This record gives sequence, C-alpha cells and structure tokens, in this order.
Amino acid sequence: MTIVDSADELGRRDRKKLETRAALEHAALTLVAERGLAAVTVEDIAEAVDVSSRTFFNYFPSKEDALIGPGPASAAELRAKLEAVPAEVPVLEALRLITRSELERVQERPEQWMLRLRVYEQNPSLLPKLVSSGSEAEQVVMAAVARRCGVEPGTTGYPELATGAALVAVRVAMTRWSAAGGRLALTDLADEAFAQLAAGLPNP
Amino acid sequence: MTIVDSADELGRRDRKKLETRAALEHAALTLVAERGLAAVTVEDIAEAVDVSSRTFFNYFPSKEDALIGPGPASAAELRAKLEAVPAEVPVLEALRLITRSELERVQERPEQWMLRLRVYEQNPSLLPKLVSSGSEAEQVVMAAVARRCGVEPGTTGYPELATGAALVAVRVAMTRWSAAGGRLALTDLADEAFAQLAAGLPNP
DNA sequence: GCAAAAATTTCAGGATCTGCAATGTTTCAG
DNA sequence: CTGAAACATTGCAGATCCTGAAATTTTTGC
Repeated sequence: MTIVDSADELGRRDRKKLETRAALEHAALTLVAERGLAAVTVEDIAEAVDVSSRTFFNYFPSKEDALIGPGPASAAELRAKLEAVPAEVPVLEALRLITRSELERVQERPEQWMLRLRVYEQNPSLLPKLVSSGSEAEQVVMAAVARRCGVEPGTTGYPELATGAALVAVRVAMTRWSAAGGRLALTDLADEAFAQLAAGLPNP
Repeated sequence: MTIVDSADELGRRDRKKLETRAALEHAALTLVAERGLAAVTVEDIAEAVDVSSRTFFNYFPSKEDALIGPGPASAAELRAKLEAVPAEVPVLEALRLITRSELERVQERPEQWMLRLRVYEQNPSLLPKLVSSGSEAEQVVMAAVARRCGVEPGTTGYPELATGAALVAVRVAMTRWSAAGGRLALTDLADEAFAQLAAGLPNP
C-alpha cells in the first residue's frame, strides 16, 4: 500500500461519477449525431443512460454542455505553462507551444473527438462554443500574454488579438483534422496555421 | 410624385414595424444594462413596449437576438463588395476594406452601440455572438475568399483562417472602441488591428 | 366603406433549467 | 460490524423560453 495513491485510484463513489458523466457525454454525442441537436431532448439522453433528467442537470448545466467536451485542462495550468516559456520566445510561438499539448490530448481520443467535431459541423449553433471566446481560459491566457508583453490589458489590443488569432488557428486545425478523417496529424495542421499567422497571412 | 420612392418612404404599416422592432431592441438593451441578462424576462421587455410576449417572438427568435443588433448588411452584399475589390489587393487588405464600411455604420450610432457593447462586456455569454462564427455571413465571406485565392474551401484552411482572423480584428477593435468611450475612431482601431495581423503579430 | 392582407393576440403545450425536500448509497470512524 | 455523516440521485413544483394554430384587430388598396 503506497502512501501516494495513483491519480486514478478513486473510491467507488467517484469512479461511478466519472462513469456516469462519460456515459452521458457519449449518449448525448451519439444521439445528436444520429438525429440532430433539436431532435434530442435531455430526457432522451438521461433515459439512454438510465438516470433521471434531474441527474443530467447535476452533471451539465445545459444540453449543449454535454457535447462540448473537456475544455482546456485548467486556467491555472494554462497560465503556468505560458509563464514557463522563456521570455525571448515570441508570443505567437509561445501560444503555439501551449496549445500543442492541448491538441495532443485531443489527438489521443480520435474517435471521440471526430464524432464531436462532426456534431459541431452538423449543428453550427454549437460552433461558437468550440473554442469559446470569453471563456475563463481565454481571459487567463490573454492576461498572461499582456504580462509577457509588458502591456496593460485593454490598451493596445495586442493580447486580445494574439489570443483570439491563436484560438482561430486551433479551431481551423481541428476542423481540417476532422475533414481529413484524422489522416493528417492535428499538431501539424496547427503548426501550419500558426505559421501562416506568423507570416502575416500572405496570399497563398 | 416621383416614380422611384426614396428608400425610407414606407407605408404606415412598415413604419410601425420598424418602430416596434427598434423599441423592443431599445427596451431589451436598457433593461439588460440595468439588471443583467438573467434578471430580464421576455415578458419584461414586451411589457415595456406594451406588446404581448408572443409578439416579441414574432420579431426575434430569442431573447439574445434582440440584443445582438443588425449584423452585416446582407450576405449577398458582403460577397459583392468583396468581389468588387481588385484581385491584386491582398486578401487581408480586401477583408479590411469590406469590414470598414460595416464599422462605419456602427460608428454612426455611437450611443446605441456603446450601450450594446457594455451589455456584451457584462454578459460574457453573449460574446461569442458579437461576431458570430458559423454565421451565414462568415460562411459567405469565407467562400468568397477561397474563390479569390483559387483554393478549394476546406483543403488549405487559409480562407477559414483569414476570415476568422479578420473577425477577431473587428471584435478587438469594437471592444477597444467601447473601452475608450468612443474617443478613438473605430475605423482607426480596426486598421491598427489589421496592420498587426498583416505584420504577423510581432511582439510589441 | 369594404374586402383582402398582414400584424397582434390569446391559448395550449413542449422543453429547458432551478430550488428543495426526500430517499438512497458510500464512506469512515469507532 | 455498525451507526452517523457525507454525498448522489430522484421526484416534484415552478419559472422561463419558444412554437404552432386559431381568433381578433389593424392597415391597405380599391
């Protein structure tokens, strides 16, 4: 019996919680992929997992949130990662580096994410949430970028612009990855997008 | 009696419709600015204008839509404008030009738009809709960019990236404009953002 | 005026989402 | 093993959102 338990050694309770959450996510994704967002009710999803619809709302604040998937690890983690990049590295390159690890996590679950991305394509009302602007994560990254540049946030617009552009690059990479059926490496696609940004988006 | 009526010569009916729509927009904006999005119901808005709540939904598909304001003129118009720009002009510059006229329209109604932008700041859940990705307008512009570059849409990601980056530039410009209380010209702020994009977002 | 067209209203109803209280489970200390 | 505390699930009531359809009122063109 080790003193420090491995991270995924959880009690029965938390294990069941994770199971239920995953089951709800999965049911939501497959049902919406089959029938479309509007034709799936929360009750349908809950029934597929055999829990009450009230329980669904204990896990997700809205139907859409069950489709969004895990966002970035945590705002604090993102911030730490960004601050770990040496100051000489240009901002855009730093942003590329910290998104890379997020995208690697996406790439590890191809089926799940391709399904998710297909759902997004077919239900464009979800698209704004794919990399949701205004999210806490974006705010934190933006603030860190501002600090890195020695700019007051909200004065030059540079941090907002760089962060926003990076999110667009991520979104484009994911969409292309989905369209290519996973035959291209997601990280390569992201690198390409970042390179185009760094080059000033010259005509191709 | 001229043969061609001026554009805003409308019958009483259409005039009233515009009035009602404007009144609903205004009521929605002021109420939400005062109390916050969650604390304002559709019934509140309808009551403030003295119409039934069902009528509200005849004008707007959702509560949020009453706050969003007039999007781009029309998708077809955007497309035409973009195609009117000579082919030698770089894509990003072309995008700057067509967004400029949209922003000029915003600048003409400063109070209304500053109010709107304040509401957006205070209710971040609306932010993704400020320049809504996935909207018809974005799709059309993206397709036009693809044509202009002679690229198949969805293969290189360039049109998506350029269009998305342009929208970020617009969003940043509007946010800064709002933060500056309108003391700076919105079009100048947008020009600045586009210049940073074209320069490849170098560290400031 | 009068009849057609259009806008508004009323009504019924499905769906989303939130508190709250009751009822099970899981955990942990003794 | 056992009881109590902690936590998860559930049912229920209710507010709000949004839609379709039919009834009613207003506007328009003649």
